[in-house]
Amino acid sequence: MLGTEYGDEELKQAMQRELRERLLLAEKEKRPLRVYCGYDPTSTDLHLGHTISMRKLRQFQDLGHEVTFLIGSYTALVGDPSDKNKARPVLTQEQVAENAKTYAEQAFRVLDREKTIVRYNGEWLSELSLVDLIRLGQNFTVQQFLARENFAKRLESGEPIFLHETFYALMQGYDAVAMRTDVQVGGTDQLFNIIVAGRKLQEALGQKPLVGIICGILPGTDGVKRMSKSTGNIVPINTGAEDMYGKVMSIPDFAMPQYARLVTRWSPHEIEAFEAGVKAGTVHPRDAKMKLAREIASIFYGDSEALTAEQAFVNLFQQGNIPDEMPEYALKTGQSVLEVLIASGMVTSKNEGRRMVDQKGVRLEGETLEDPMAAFPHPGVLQVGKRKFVRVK
RNA sequence: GGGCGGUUACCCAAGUGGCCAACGGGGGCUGACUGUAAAUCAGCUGGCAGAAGCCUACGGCGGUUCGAAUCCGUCACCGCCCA
Repeated sequence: MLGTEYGDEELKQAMQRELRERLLLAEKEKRPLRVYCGYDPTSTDLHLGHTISMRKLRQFQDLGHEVTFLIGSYTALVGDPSDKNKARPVLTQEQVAENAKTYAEQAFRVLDREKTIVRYNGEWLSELSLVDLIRLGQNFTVQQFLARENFAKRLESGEPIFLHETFYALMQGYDAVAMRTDVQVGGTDQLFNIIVAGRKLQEALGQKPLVGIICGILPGTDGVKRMSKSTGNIVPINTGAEDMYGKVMSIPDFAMPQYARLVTRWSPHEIEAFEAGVKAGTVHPRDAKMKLAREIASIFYGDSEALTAEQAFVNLFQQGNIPDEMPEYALKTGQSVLEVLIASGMVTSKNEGRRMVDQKGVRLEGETLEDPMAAFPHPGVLQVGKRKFVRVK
């Protein structure tokens, strides 16, 4: 129950109680609990936000329970309206299949490959007939949906709410039924889908309603908005240790506690000590964040790569040195500064290049270049802005 | 099916005939500073040329006009109300 967030103490108590009961029941029946969390392949990348529930799954896995990593191949076609104030764009089956390709592979950075069951919900959702869908729908009222905050908001602001969006909860609820789920893990945005839809459908179809484990939501690199690809504030899992380290370093100071609580492997008192140190000022916020970044990079890439990433970061940003590796560009005779900027891909248009030069953002071997039209002085390391480098030969 | 309102740059949003490449905010970028790619402050933020200027762009198409994001027609999409 550590790190969960129900937003309602009574619900939390109830879930805690039910989980205990369910564990006893399973023990009596000599079987592991069936635990799952679903991930919709709406984009190609899994990110830190996804790993919160994955770590919960991992815990169940380590305790010997049966964990299913469910890929929402069918639910992704609808798009979960839960965290949106507007409708999602509709994906084609091809897009979904493409995105789903590497999902499980990425997930194994957290989950135990040997013990994880990977399934696609198209397996059973594609089998449902219209009659089946109607029957499922009979368990819910329009009022229940309209009461949901995100729909209520849209209703009020005059944003469209498409009928198919209401199917999402039914589909997810049916997942729980199809897998005879004991425990479902998900973020607070899944409260409705899990607690209302999942439990209700299971009960209606004669199953014991599942226990919901509701995790907190991780803010993105901006520190405020929920981490999501469409907001553009994600830290992808498959990004490399260096980039992951750097991305974590770019979160605002105030978001550090949430990252510590939700994504690190630290124990409760380690987390407490971490937060206290920052708060009391005994730990420099920068050093705290570096510790955080190292820990997070290490979860996915191991200690040694995390350390290398840290060194690269210190070297590049704290000491202002140039990175060891960078793309190269072969200078052609007679090229102007501007032409080199374009040809080497440092800028996307001549106006942008001129702007960069105007703003003193273009440096060759540390020397600021002033005239975009001048002939390119000599080969060397060309830096554009803070973090774009190219070796001009 | 009918009535009314709406569609503006990456997002939100102002603009109701010339002063509009289009106020403002967010985001992004650059610089200064710093503790970092945080915070803060300043600037920039369609393209070509960089002197003027030209081109593309205010949902699509077609008109009116010397001149349209702004007016008219039509089509598409969205919302609200009525059926």
